[in-house]
Amino acid sequence: MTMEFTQDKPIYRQIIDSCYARILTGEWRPGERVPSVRELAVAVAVNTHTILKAYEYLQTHEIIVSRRGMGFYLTADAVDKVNATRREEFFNITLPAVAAEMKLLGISVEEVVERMR
Amino acid sequence: MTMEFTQDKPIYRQIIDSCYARILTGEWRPGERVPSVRELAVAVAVNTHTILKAYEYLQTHEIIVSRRGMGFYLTADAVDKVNATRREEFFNITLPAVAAEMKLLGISVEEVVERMR
Amino acid sequence: MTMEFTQDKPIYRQIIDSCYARILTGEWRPGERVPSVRELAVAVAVNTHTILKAYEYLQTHEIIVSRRGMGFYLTADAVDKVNATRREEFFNITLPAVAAEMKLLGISVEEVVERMR
Amino acid sequence: MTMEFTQDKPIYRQIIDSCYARILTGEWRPGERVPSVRELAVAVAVNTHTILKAYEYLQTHEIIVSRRGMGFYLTADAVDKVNATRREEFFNITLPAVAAEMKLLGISVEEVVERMR
DNA sequence: GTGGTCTAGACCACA
DNA sequence: GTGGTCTAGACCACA
Repeated sequence: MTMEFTQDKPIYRQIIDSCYARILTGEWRPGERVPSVRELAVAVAVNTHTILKAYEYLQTHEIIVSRRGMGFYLTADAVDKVNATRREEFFNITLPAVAAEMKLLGISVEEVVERMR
Repeated sequence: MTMEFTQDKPIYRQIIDSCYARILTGEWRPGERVPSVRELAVAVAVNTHTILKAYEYLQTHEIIVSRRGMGFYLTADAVDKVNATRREEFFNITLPAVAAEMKLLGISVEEVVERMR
Repeated sequence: MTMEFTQDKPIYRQIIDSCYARILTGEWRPGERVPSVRELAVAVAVNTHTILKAYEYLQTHEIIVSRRGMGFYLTADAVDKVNATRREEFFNITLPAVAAEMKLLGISVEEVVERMR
Repeated sequence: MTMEFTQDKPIYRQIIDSCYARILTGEWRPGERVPSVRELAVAVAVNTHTILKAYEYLQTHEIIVSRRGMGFYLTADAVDKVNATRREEFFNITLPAVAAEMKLLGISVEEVVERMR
């Protein structure tokens, strides 16, 4: 599971995103245990600091909870939370930015729809 | 021409983007002189180094050229260069990322098209 | 590693050249970490910005890459890149200029060859 | 006679070089009048300041002399002077630099000689 | 610790 | 006036 990291986003953000993806695809399921910080650090070949930072973020957003001495677990409504957050971001931030770029470059909605299929 | 800067991108990057916008809208025309480093620095209220950094970026991308003691000038094919670069980025990077996000969140093309109008 | 700087070229250019030399002589090897901006700045007694400017140049020419929080690393094909670039410059720019100068001054190839030994 | 100027050398230096070339090729002959500052400025499409700077350089190096109200004239030994200066520069500065570059890049004298024919 | 951004200010050659 | 280089110093996120 070694990951490729892009230069433009911090690694810990990319790890958060990959956690989101695992949750949304059902690879990680609500209530279940997620890999420990060390396990994940070894798996993606990254410093444990970096994983910890990602997990702390997920914890404050109530996607995961830590159980003393046992590890981190997905919350019951993790999927809904992630879904809601990302949908909101998608419609409020991503989409308007894409629309603005399309306008500036003179790209029509039709052209985009065609390319997306 | 006072500019508002956001926190999420470095100022010099935002200046590059605003130069792109000026070129694409035709406010700056090929072959013509662009504001001097100092002029622009005063206009948008940032340090001259920050403007210079943006201009250096545009210069290595052959959007502008410096003429010693005279200032920076748009290259003849500045518009084409900017357009080509951004279209490429849009179709090769932005759009695939958006498509992946839509798939993950179960958002349909129809829903997006509707929202964009 | 204290460096002597000449007046006729900017310091950051001379640093780029010395990096090239280190790469070509094998002192710096592909994939390995190069001195941090601060280390090198102290070593050659110039401001960190000046080193950074040199490193940024090398980065845009894909000789080195930055790894966030870890430092700069030589790319795998750094040696080839440097060699190719400089050979090209030598044969396409330097040599024709020298030949033109020799012609203008009436200096023969034989004379030059003799002097070079 | 519009000239192409390169970015890496100041224009006034390039003008000096082109004067040298005219002298060495015999286009300008010892004792004869050279174009006035204005004439040359118009001819090569450059500010008169820039031509004046070049002429001042040539004057202090005794390549040309000004005759009050009449213009600038090549000195009697202009050709010898230019020749001597440039030969010296060639053998003491250019050639050693070329030799060093060749050594670094592993280019043999034979290869260079072959390419020069 | 690392790179990266930004400021304030000086000084230079060039046009 | 113009771009360009360099310094000193601060502050940031990231690893």
